[in-house]
Amino acid sequence: MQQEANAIIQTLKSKGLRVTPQRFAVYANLLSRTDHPTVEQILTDINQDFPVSSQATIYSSLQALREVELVREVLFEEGVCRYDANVRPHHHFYCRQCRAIEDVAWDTFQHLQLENLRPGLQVSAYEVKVEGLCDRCHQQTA
Amino acid sequence: MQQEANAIIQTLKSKGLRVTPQRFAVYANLLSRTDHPTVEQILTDINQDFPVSSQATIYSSLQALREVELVREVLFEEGVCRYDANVRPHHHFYCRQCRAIEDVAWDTFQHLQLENLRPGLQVSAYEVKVEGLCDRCHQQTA
DNA sequence: CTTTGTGCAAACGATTTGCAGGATG
DNA sequence: CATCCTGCAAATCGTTTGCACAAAG
Repeated sequence: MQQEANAIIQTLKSKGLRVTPQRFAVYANLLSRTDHPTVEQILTDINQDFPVSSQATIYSSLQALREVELVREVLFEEGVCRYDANVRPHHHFYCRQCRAIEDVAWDTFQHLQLENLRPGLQVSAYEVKVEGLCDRCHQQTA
Repeated sequence: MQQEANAIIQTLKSKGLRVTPQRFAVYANLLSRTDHPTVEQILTDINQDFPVSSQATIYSSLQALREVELVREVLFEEGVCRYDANVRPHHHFYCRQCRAIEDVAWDTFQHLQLENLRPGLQVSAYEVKVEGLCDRCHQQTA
């Protein structure tokens, strides 16, 4: 635990970010979960025991974390932005029922033939977005 | 032209939608372009010569069109939703500079191995999202 | 101490909604 | 002529911003 906390602090510092309790809490929270929470979910979670941060500060912390590429946003449904502290390349699966978003390992799919794209397009990033029902929701439906 | 108009009217009717000038205009507009416009862009475009529809009606037309699966929404940037009348499976390319979204043919990539996903996930749809610079923007930067 | 972050509340912008009048089938 | 759509304006909701105070390095 203490180890992890130090590691997080070092990561933030190494990116040139000032370490504040709010930023620490936001980043630690994102690292500890895999469900790609919304701002509101992060807010509720880190303030559960005692107040740590306000909503506006979470937005600003997330913006800072995104600028140094420790955090990414993920879009699946209109209107809400969700966040991910896994910044290595990977794909996503979205459950239409429970709205969970889970990571899909990069090597799940074989190499995509980007060279088949029309000439002239310069690719910076790509990912496969998969939608459907997760095991839990699928069983309930059946 | 008249042919196309009739075809559009038939399509709307066949989906059980009432044909109104507003719905017709929205759907015809989406069919005529490949740039995946926002609501505001559709509004401006169809009202260019004389007023055809209000903003609220465009939202409601789009919702009706989505419910019968004649139109899809496409998300690339947070905050705005964009629309696509191409409902056959395909992928997308997003230019980070000019924000154009263009369709990428389904057979650009070889069959994706969905069976490599973790067991239990039931897939309804998937697509590859590619981001980068389009040819025009790439040349300007270089 | 200088710089940057925080928190509140107000501002914003995209989307939704309620409702009265109007058009569609 | 019953049903559903349109348009307006107000409401909503996620996100952003301005600013005074506080904390970090």
